Amino acid sequence: MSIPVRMVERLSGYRRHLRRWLAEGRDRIYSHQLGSLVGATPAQVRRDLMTIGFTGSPARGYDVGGLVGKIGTLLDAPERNSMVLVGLGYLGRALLKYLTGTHPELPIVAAFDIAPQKIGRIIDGCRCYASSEIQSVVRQEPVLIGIIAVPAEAAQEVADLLVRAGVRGLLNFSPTRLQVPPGVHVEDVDISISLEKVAFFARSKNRRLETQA
Amino acid sequence: MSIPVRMVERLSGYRRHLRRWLAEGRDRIYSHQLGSLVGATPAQVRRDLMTIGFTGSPARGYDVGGLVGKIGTLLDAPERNSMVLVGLGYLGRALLKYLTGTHPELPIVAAFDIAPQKIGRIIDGCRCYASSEIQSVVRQEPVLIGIIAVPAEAAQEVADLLVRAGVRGLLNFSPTRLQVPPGVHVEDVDISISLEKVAFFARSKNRRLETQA
DNA sequence: TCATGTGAACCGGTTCACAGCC
DNA sequence: GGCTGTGAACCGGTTCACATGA
Repeated sequence: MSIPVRMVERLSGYRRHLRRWLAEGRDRIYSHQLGSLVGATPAQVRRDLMTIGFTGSPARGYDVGGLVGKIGTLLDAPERNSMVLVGLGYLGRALLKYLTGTHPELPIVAAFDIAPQKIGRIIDGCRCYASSEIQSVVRQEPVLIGIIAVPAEAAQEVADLLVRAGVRGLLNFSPTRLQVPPGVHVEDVDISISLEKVAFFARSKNRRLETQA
Repeated sequence: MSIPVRMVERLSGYRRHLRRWLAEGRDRIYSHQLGSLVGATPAQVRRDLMTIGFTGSPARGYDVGGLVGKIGTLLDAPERNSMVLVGLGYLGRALLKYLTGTHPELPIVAAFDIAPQKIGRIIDGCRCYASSEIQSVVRQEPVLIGIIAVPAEAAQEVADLLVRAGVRGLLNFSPTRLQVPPGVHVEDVDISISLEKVAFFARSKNRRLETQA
């Protein structure tokens, strides 16, 4: 079964909120409740759960634990996967701290930078190597994903190194369209675009409200 | 005219690449060239340009300078707008450095944090205030956007403060669905979801290639 | 010949609406 | 009554395909 992109996003969102729901001690949820948690319509939620083959009961809703598990079988790797991070500027360090705290199942096993004062040190629990060592370090264990948190000028070069080292996915924080061979997935997190989006919609909503008045 | 969300993203992307194109001294571009720069089909590009009412010539393509200008009239504010940033951890400081360098037309005019050792200092050229001062500082000038780079637990509270202070858009880096009144636009940058997306598609592409072989 | 401009067809995701069931 | 499961209608964005023009 093939899952559309937007649905992967929603499933990921569902799971995060379901875990909180569980943590609050509630083990059942209705589609409209889950919908309002993540900002989706009840119909959308039901459709998604139907698509992944998870069924609930009209009387009691969906079993939260079971659903978290089901989403896990779809989104998580059967085997343990790991990541490497390239670029230990402020962004890189923010990612390192955030991801080691919240995503233990996708550990960052090595970091890379070009600044001599960082190389060889252990930063936030993660060993930092020279970027030139990407090949040799990554090949020692199966690394699924490379995170690119370097300036735009260096991004393509880093991507090439990572791909050559065998990485299968790139999470790219630089504002560059990376050139990669088929079989490697690139996910862009483009802050400039997000920024221009908020600015645009903040203003246009504004205008709409004013003209209503 | 109402512009769909995805198209705002593309327009933003077009403009970035067009500026580089200009910087390389080229002042004309064909739809297939622009398309390959941003990862869109020529038909998509032509459709977008048609939608915004920009026309080219079959012989010479589109005028790059004029197109950059046209996109600007759609995306940019007629008046100068500004932003504030809440949270000066690693992420906040990464944003501060990146955005002051690349987005001079949307300056960050103030930063906020709760750490006493940061309050009152000037960090990366930006004055840092106590979060409790959001109201008073933001009301001094028209601030369009608030950037939320605080831990999840604090995000809603910060959002409330920003909204009460009159901000019209929020760029939210915390993994929380913010509750805001209508008229305020929220743009989420959800790193966890991006991460699960790469992981998922990196693996499934992998599998597809293997089964092809 | 090659690129633009565009009506029309297409497509896939979303929403509707209702039958079935607790 | 209220919720789930789901076929069918809907909708809006994307792509096609071709007329037009340099």
